[in-house]
Amino acid sequence: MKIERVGDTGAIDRRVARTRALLQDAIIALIPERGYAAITVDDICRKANVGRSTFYTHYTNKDALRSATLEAHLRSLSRERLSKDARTGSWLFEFSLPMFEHAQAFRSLHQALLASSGDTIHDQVRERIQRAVRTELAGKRIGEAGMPTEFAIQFIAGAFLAVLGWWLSTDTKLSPAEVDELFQKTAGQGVGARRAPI
Amino acid sequence: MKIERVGDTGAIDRRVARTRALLQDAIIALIPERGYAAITVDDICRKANVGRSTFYTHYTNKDALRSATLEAHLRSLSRERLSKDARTGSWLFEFSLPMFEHAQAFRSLHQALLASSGDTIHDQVRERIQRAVRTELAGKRIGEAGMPTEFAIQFIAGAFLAVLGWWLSTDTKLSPAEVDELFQKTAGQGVGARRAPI
DNA sequence: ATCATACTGGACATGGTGTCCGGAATTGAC
DNA sequence: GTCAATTCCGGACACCATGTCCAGTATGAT
Repeated sequence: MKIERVGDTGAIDRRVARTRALLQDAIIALIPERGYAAITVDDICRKANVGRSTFYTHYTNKDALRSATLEAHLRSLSRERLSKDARTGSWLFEFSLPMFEHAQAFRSLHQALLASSGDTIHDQVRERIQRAVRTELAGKRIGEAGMPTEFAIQFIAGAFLAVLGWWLSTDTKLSPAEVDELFQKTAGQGVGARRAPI
Repeated sequence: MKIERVGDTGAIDRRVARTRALLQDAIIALIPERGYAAITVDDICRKANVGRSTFYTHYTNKDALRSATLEAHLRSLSRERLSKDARTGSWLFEFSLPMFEHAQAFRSLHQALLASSGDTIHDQVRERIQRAVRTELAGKRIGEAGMPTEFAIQFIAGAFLAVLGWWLSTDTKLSPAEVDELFQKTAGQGVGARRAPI
């Protein structure tokens, strides 16, 4: 039942631990190569040197493997985070730094998981939004000297898409103008821009 | 070649316009029902009352149809946007309000395109990040009275994920600590929180 | 009315999926 | 070291979606 993987718990037959580890490593290695969608169960098994029928005794399908793999890593991340004597609350968000650090340490893993293969709906929309933000930000002065423009673009675009998705998925009573004002204010303050006169 | 759809350009045989419109409408109607991944070309064709072989004379596959559909709508959106006598530059970002408005008008479309089916990698990661942000934001004071907590959560989580993805995909020289500081500052200002003492 | 073009439906090969089985190999317990 | 239990293997199987092709029919353009 337990899947784990990174820290590896005992109590499971070495063979299953070995097999699952191999499969998880294989899918992670494969994702950057051809993109998640293009990978077949057979690919994973060949890469892992595991019989295909064996695969199905551990995971119901490709998605399950991906999910379990991701889950195991995220779990190990929070474990580290807790052990690392909780840093003082000098920062507003404590989750981010450990995440950035973990991402650097497991760079290829995170790339594999976050990389936009460009073939999803989100990727296409995101492309579009980023372009819009980029052109709008092009001329304007971005406050807080030292902030890379690209950083600001990504920040804004990501926030916008998340807000849009949220606003659509909830029966909020906010009108388009209201969400937009909220968004404008928040984004503007963050990016350190003064609202233009007039 | 031209696919268009929303405004519908002339110059193409009515039959192809009709067929493409039917297919595009069908996929949009289908996505909310079972999620994009579960839809088959046959489903689309049956919904659209179009022969399956006809489908392939217009689009190479399901993804192509989705892409074209999305593209057509985004295109019609910018068209509207331009015609609507460009609003004064009183706002920092001009793209957002039209987008929110369009989203409200074509709610089901946008929901179909942005809805997290929960079965993608991003969805799983996003879930996790949102939870982290939510717990951290729970106790803290969020500035600018009137800002819904959930709005702030979505804003922050979306921004963080976008920044993380960007940071990973570029060979930036920023260290984890540096990106994090950038993120902290931007996010904190946006959300109107003072950095805690000590 | 005529011609070009688009739609149809059915057949086809292909390739991935998920299941099942008997036999071989490992493991953990004793 | 032996032995029973568990896991792995690999091959076969039915199933389903994909993408291509074709001959026949319908429909739009002029």
